[in-house]
Amino acid sequence: MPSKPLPPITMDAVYAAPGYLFRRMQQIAVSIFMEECKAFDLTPVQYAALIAIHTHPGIDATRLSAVIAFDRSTLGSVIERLQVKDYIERKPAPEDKRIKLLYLTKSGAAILREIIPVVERAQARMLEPLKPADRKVLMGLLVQLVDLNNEASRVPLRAEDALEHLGKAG
Amino acid sequence: MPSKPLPPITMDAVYAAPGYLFRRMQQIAVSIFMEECKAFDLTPVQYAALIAIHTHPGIDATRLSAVIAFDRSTLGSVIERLQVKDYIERKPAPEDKRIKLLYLTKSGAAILREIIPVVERAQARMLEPLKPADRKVLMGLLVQLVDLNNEASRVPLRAEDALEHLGKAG
DNA sequence: TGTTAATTGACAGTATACTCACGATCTAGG
DNA sequence: CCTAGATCGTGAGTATACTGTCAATTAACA
Repeated sequence: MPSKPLPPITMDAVYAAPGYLFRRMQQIAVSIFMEECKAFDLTPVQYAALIAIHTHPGIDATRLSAVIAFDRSTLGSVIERLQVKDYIERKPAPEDKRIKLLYLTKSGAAILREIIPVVERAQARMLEPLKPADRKVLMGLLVQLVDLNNEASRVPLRAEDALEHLGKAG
Repeated sequence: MPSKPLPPITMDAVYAAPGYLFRRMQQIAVSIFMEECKAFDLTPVQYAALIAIHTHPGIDATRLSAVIAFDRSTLGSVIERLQVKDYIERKPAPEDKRIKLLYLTKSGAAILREIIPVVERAQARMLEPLKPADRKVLMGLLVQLVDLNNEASRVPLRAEDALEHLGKAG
C-alpha cells in the first residue's frame, strides 16, 4: 500500500507558478481590453487580426495565423465573425483556388482608426499599477521570453511569412 | 468624407502590446505544461483545481472558483470532468442543500503526488530561456502586477474565501 | 507525365472563459 | 412567520484555442 503521505502542498504551488501567473495576467488583460473597448464590438483577437490584415492586405488565412500566432482552426471562425461584421472581405485568389485573400473594408479601416487609441489606453492600464521603470523591465523580459520560447508553442510566430503573399521571387 | 488616412500602423502595435505578450506567454505556458504532462490526462486548470481541493477539502464550487480565480460557470464543467475521471467526489452538504462539497479521491491524491514534480519541471521550463536573475525579477513583477490588478479581472482572486467552509463563528 | 506529397480552408471534437438567466434554497427583515 | 433578497449550482450562448481529419487543389519529383 502506498501509505506515504503527500508532501506538504500549499496554494503557493499554484499562486507562485509562472503558468498560473501568466493565465491570471491574461484574464486581467482581456478583462481590461473588453472594458475599455465595450463601445466597439471587437475582441482582442479580432483587433490583432484587423491590424495584421491592414498591415498585410491580401494575406491569406494560413499566413495570417502565422503572423499573429493564432491557431489556424481558431482563426477560421474569427475571420468569419469579422466578415459578418463587414470589417473584412475575402476574395478568391486567381492563381490558387484554395486560397482566399483577406482585405479590410472601409468599415474595418474606420473601426480600426477609432479603436487604436482606446486599445492603447487599455494596454497602458494593464501595466499602470507598476512603477514606470518596472513596466519597462517587465516588458523587456516578456518580449525576450516570448521570443526565446517561440518554438515551444504549438503555433510559433512566423512574422516573415507575412511577406510571402507579395510576389515571391524565390 | 473622412479621407484622412490611417496613421502608420505596424505589427508592433500588436507585438509590443502587453496584452498580446500575455496571451502569447499563456499559450506557450499551456503548451509546455501539456507536453510535459502528456502522460497524465490533466490540464493546467484541472491541476490547479486538484491542488485547491487538496488544500481545502470539503470546499464548495463557488468558493473554489474564488480561490483559483476561475469563472464559476467554467468551473462547473471542470469539476464534472474531474469527477468522471474519478479524481474528486462531490457530497451534498447536510446543512445546505444547495451546496456540494468537494473532496479528492484516492486516485486524485495519487495522481497529484505523481504529477507535482512533472508540473514543477514544466514551470521551470517556461522560464528556462531567461537568466536566473531575470527569472526572479520577472516573477516578482508579475506577482505584483497580478495582485495589484486583481480587482480589474472579472473573477478576482479571493484566497481568504477558502476558509469559510471551515465552521465560521461569525 | 503521372503519382505522391504538401498545402488550404473547413469541419468535428474537446477544454477553457466569459455572459446572462433560471430554479432551488437559504437568510434577513418586518 | 413569511416575503425579499442573496446565494448555489446549472444551463444556454458566445469566443478563443487546441486536436484531429477531410476534400480540393497545388507542387514536387521520379
